[in-house]
Amino acid sequence: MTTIKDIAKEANVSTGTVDRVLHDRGGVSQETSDKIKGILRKKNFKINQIASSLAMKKHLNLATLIPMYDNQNVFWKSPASGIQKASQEVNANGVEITNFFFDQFDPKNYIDTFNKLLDSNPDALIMAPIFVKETSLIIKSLNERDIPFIFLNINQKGYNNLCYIGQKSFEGGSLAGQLLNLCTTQDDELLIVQTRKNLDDYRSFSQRGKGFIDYFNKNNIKKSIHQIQFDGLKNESNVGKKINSLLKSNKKIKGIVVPSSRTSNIIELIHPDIQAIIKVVGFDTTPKNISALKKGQITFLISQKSFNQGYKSIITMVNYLIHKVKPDPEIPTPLEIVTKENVEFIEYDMRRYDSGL
Amino acid sequence: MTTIKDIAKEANVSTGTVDRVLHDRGGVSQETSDKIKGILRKKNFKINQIASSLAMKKHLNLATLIPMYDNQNVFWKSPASGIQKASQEVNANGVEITNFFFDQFDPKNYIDTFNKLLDSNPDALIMAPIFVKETSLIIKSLNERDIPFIFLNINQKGYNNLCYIGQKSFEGGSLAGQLLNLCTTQDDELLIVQTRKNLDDYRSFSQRGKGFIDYFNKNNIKKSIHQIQFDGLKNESNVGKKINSLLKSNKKIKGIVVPSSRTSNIIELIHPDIQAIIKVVGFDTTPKNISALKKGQITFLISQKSFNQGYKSIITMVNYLIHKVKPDPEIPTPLEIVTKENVEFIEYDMRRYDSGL
DNA sequence: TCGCACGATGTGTACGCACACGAATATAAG
DNA sequence: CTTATATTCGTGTGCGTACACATCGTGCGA
Repeated sequence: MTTIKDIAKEANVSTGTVDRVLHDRGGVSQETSDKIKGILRKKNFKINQIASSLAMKKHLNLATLIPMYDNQNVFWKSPASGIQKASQEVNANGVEITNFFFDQFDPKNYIDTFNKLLDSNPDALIMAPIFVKETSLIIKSLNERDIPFIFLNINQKGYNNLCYIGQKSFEGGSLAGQLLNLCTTQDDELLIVQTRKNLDDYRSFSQRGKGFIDYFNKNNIKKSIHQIQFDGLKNESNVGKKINSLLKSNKKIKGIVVPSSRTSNIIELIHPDIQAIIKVVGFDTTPKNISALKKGQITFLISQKSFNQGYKSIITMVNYLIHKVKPDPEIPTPLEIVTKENVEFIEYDMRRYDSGL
Repeated sequence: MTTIKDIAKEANVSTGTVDRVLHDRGGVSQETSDKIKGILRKKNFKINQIASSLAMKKHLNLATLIPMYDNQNVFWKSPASGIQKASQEVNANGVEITNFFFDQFDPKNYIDTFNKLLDSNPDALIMAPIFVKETSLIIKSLNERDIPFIFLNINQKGYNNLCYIGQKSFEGGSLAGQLLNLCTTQDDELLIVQTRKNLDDYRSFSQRGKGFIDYFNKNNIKKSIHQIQFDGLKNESNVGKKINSLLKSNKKIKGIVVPSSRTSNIIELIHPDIQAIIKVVGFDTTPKNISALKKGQITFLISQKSFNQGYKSIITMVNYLIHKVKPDPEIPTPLEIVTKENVEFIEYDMRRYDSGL
């Protein structure tokens, strides 16, 4: 392995000079610089990241701003775990991460939490920009302070975020379309169940619905696609009544897609007789969804690997801050298809990422 | 962040003594040891992996023994790339990796290559134990020299391999069963196409076939499942004739599974009219398979993420040798379902690696 | 012509943290 | 008091980073 010392010796300069060239820190004559660069190439020199990390010992202070999770809304637990894992790994690099959780149904709390976060003087921020107007204020604040930020799981256009890490919701919807189309027959009809009303257009719920319909359009497949929308699932018995009556009056509906992570909540309300003959595609591998999948109530789950999203967001930011690696502006996470038969093997990936050697 | 120095100061000992305690290297009195351990716990001390790696700078020499790949047999390119990637990452740890490729159809070459490998005095080995008898000889050799080894992609029981990293072939077959069952109707019949004869029972081809059939048994689904077997695909026109005549005389066959990575080779031989009405499940995301998937010739591909297998094998071994982390005896890689609609988003990491380097 | 200032360029080295080995010290045994 | 044994100390090592300092050459004023 070639070290900086080797390079320095061959170029008849000191290691300090080589270091300047490596990091473009200036103060080196063109001639010397060229000579060193040549030797670097010739010897195929690569910075030893281990030694580099040790030497830098940057004290970085990252903050995250994502929704809090509870038993009712468990989705965000998964990215939070990914963040947690990454956090442990980069800890040795002198990177500290503080999580700030907000109420995903309360814009004011979003702002308040952000202000608390600002007080901690973070060097960078990983955030889920849930509310449109409030996000605009937040970004303004960030830009004034020159704090770089990454959008996680939810994207909003028009900002100077370092990158977006998350799913392609529209494409996820198309995938759901393909799957339901494959496991139903030509004459069968389909149903989209939205669990929220007043969907902001940019939200995944909305995009998935559009992508779903688009699948049939782009492939010239004639399909009757019904839609039903609820304003949350607080009133379960009411929701159940409506769905069941719809399904009873439309016997040709043989496939349902729920473009949110609340898939199992919906399915459980459906009459068992109908459950038995209907194919269901849902999103996200929450524990309840997985349990429904295993019971056969859900046919396919499409996972966005939100654990990985959280994990990657940290790694990407650290790479940017420490190693100046500019990420792609969009880092899509895979659309992972999960069924009863492969569900046992998917979780494994959570343990995967490199052990921080 | 607490360092060894902090601990040492508080315990009134030198850092060397703390280090001994940390690594159970002995030579420390019970009393001192207890005191230090107490402080370690109290301060929640964690070894700084960065500094640790730098200090150790073990010079490890890993070897790999896997089949060579070419245009005809491209499968092993993927694990090799994973190994390559991991190789670069651990390079900074002073770990050197040498690859030894053998002819997967020639047992003698397997042994010869292994002997060459032995001459390089490796500290550990990652291998694909393709041939039964020859593997037994190889393992004997390894054990005499106390060289730890990992089985990659192919498992053989009864050896003291550190672990097995690879797919669950049987379960992969079951998954194929589920998918074909979902996208065909009750009366449709199915076909298994084996591309090799004389299958060793432990090989993935064979296990997948069994798992496929088992899916229908365990779920009490009555299905006519046909099987056809070829001795390699050298004589393509002959293979094509046989398949087409089989499909023409059995019009009820609406689904085909090819339990090997040669899926696209088979499908291309099938008459276009039949292709159009038949669902196909295949294995492995080779470039040709992916291209067939995009053209609609293949409905589902089941990937074993062989890139990750290769990658993991190295990381696992290095963790074992340097950090003494004993891996699980079986590390299954996910059964990833790939369709036309999500193929763009799979293995983001790998594509990046392939193109970026 | 001398002296000095200053920018440009380059040197030398302390530092980050854990590791491990030779040397020193303490303690016990003979 | 010597030898042996058990503990513990002190420090060089791994490699890159970055800052304080040294060196050189040029230009300018007197």
